[in-house]
Amino acid sequence: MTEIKLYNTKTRAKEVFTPIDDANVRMYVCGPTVYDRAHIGNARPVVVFDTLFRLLRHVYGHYAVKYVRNFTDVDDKINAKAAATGRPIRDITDETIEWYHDDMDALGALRPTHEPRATEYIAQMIAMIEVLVEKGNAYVSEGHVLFDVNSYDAYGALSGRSLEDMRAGERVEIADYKRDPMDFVLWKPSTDDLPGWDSPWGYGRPGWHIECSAMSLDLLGDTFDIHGGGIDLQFPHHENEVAQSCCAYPDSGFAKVWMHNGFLQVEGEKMSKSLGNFFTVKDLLEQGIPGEVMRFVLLSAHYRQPIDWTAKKAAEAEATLRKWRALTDGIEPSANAASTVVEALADDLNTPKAIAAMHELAGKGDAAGLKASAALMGLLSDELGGWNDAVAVDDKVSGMIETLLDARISARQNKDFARSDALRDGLAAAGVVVKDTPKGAEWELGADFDAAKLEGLL
RNA sequence: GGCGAGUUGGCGGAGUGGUUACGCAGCGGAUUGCAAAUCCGUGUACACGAGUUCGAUUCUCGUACUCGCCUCCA
Repeated sequence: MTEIKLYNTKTRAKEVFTPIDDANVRMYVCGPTVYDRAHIGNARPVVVFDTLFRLLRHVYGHYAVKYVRNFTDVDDKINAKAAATGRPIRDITDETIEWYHDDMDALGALRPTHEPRATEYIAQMIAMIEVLVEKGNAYVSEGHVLFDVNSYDAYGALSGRSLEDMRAGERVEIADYKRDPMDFVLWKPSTDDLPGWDSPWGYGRPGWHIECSAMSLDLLGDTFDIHGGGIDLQFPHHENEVAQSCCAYPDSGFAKVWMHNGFLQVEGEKMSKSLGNFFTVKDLLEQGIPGEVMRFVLLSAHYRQPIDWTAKKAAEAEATLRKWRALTDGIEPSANAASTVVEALADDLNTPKAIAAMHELAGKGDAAGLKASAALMGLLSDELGGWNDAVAVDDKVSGMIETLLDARISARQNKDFARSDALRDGLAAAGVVVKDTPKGAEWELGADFDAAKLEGLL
């Protein structure tokens, strides 16, 4: 069996991955807050952990891996959007989830085994908060339930910071109802115009962190193998999840391996709406950048490194995929992915190295091996294809092109090279790609084909 | 202010205590009437300074710069 190594944020080391149960490998990844279209940065963890999901299924078996990714559908940003638009919250979250599915499908991401919505786990959250209150890890204050960070000795271990360090910072918000400025909210009161549920502490709604603890417990148990998300979630979100889960279930250990992907930038700058470099996946699809190209770019850097989204990378990725698709078109994939590709992925998901290995397969002309290996990375599939297909042609157009090519052959035979070059340039200008092969000229239509430009060439 | 990550050839991007990453671009060649496409060949780069070592891009320390988190954020 392939030995997988993963970098564990918790231990700050690359470790051999040993599942708790080979027949039930469990992974939880923090999903989106559903209030708006997913941007290209949101797509990174989706693609990264999708690739890990594929690798785990490859190694442990298709049905031996359980992957949970949540939807946060109770959140102040959603409330704000509802208030601004007058739309019911559920409309907004349902619609956003649909968008998310569409966009992530376009990136070739498999649907997780479970995609729980926070609002469907309120009872489990309340139950966990009650346990924390009973155990003395949480306290009620002015209608809020707060987690007492001083009740958990290991608080800060995941993110490598101590309470003293954090208090030393100047940006800690102090609230009157907190015993310690670092205490965080498990439950907060709601007014009538906000979503809320009855609870032992009155009408209210959950804090942000408790949902992941409650849903992972319900779907994966009190201990599971891998917990993933963006590096920005390491603190405070994941630190707080650990505190909640480990205090509620002290012997569980919660997630064994913590994985965090690096941030994405755009053309060297932080992506932000004010800079005008804010792209949703949908925006890029509409610009004609295929989802497969986005996926390739996202996998072209190691997941823990920062990555810069650039138009140049997208163009290079598209050229590579075009070449590989032409090579593997109609080819039956070999039974197994190449060992070089599997080994690269097994080494802490080294996708750039895996891509290099695929380049070598392509260089050797091993189309079947390339196709099988690409499948492991979610690339070169039929579902993601189509974007590279030549433009469909009608008989009239193809007849015209054939006539022009015949005229070019005649001109060349007569050594009228000015004429033959003019015909060639004219075809190129019209978007017809002509390739001279030993068997004669082949042609196909480029994306910029314009039939009108063929007129008058004869 | 606190904590952490990074700095590799023209660009992107892996990796390693002493040997080729890989891709793109470039250059040379084959092919071509000339091109395009294709094929072959070609690249000693690892921020700076000091240290450890027989030997460091690879380990240690320091400096500079970049970035992230500490507040909603993927």
